[in-house]
Amino acid sequence: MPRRSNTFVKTRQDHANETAEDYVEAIGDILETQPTCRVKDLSAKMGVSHVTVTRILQRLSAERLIDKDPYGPCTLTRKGAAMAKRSRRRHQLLLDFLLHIGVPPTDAARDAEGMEHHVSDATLSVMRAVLQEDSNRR
Amino acid sequence: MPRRSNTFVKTRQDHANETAEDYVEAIGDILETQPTCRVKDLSAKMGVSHVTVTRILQRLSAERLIDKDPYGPCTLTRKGAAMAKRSRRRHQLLLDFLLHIGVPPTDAARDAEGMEHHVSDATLSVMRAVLQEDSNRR
DNA sequence: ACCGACATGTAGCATGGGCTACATTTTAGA
DNA sequence: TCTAAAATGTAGCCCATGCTACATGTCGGT
Repeated sequence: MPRRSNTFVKTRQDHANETAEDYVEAIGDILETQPTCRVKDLSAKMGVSHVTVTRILQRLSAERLIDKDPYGPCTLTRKGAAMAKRSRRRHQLLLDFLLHIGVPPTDAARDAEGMEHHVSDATLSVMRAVLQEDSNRR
Repeated sequence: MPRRSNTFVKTRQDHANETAEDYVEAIGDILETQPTCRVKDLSAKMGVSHVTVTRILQRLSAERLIDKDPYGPCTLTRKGAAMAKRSRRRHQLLLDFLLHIGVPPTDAARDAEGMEHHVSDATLSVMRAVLQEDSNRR
C-alpha cells in the first residue's frame, strides 16, 4: 500500500502494526462478550483461515501484546489491552461521526473499519468537536 | 490487511487494486504538470525505489491501464485515465470535506491519501451534500 | 562518434498475509 | 476409558510490495 509524496512513506512495519491493532481490537471485542478468545473465534470474526490467525497470534505474542499457550485461548497483556482500548475509541469515534453526518449504518460500519488506521489525531479531534458541538446545540 | 466480521473480507486483489489506483492517479497528477511521466518521477512521488515502480508499471501495462515501452515514459490509456479521474475526484472531495470541517491542511492531505480507498460512495455522497449545504448557507 | 552519467530493467532476497493439506492435541460422548 | 470430531499447529505454497546489487539502455557533451 504505497503512499504518495515525500511527506510519508509507508513501510511494511506500518502494515504489520495495522494488522496488530486490528487483531488486538478484535480480541478485546470478543473478550467482552465471552470468557475466552480462541483462534476459531478470531478466524470467524476476521474472515480468514485459522492458519492465518495462528501465525499472526504468534507475532502478537512475540510482541507481548497477548498471552497465549499452544492449543489454549489468548488474553491481552496490559500493553495489548492499552492498544485495544485506543483502537476501540478511535474506531467508535469515527463510527459515531459518520453516523452523525448521516451515513447509513451499514456503510458507516464498513468505512469506519477501513478508515480507522488512516485518520490522524488532528482529524479525530475535529470529529470529536463536531459531535460535541452539535449535541450541545440541541 | 484483514477486515472484520462477516460483512467484508479483504483479498489480495483488493489490495492490488488500491495500488493500481494510487499509481494511476499519481501518473495523472504528474502528466498535468509535465509532458511525460517517467519511472523516476513516480519513484520520487511515491517514495519507493525505481525497482518497485517498474514492477508495478508492468502490471498496470498488462491490465491496459497504461501504455509504456521499455526505457520510455508512460501514458494513461482511456481506461487508465478514467480510473485516474474517478480516483482524483474521490480524493479531492475527501480533502475538501476534511478541510471544511476544520482539519489542518497538512493532516487533511495525509488523511485523504490514506482514507481514499476506504470510503464508500454512500459516505462520499454525504460529504458532498454537507459541502453543498454549507456553501449555500452563507 | 564516443564515453560517462543517468535512467531503466533484471536477479534475487525479505516480509507479510493469504491458502490447502496434513499432523497433533483437546475434548466430548458413547 | 477410549475414540472420533473439533480445534489448533506446521509445512509449504502463492502473490504483492519492499529492497540491494548488478546489467543494460539512452542521451548529451566533447
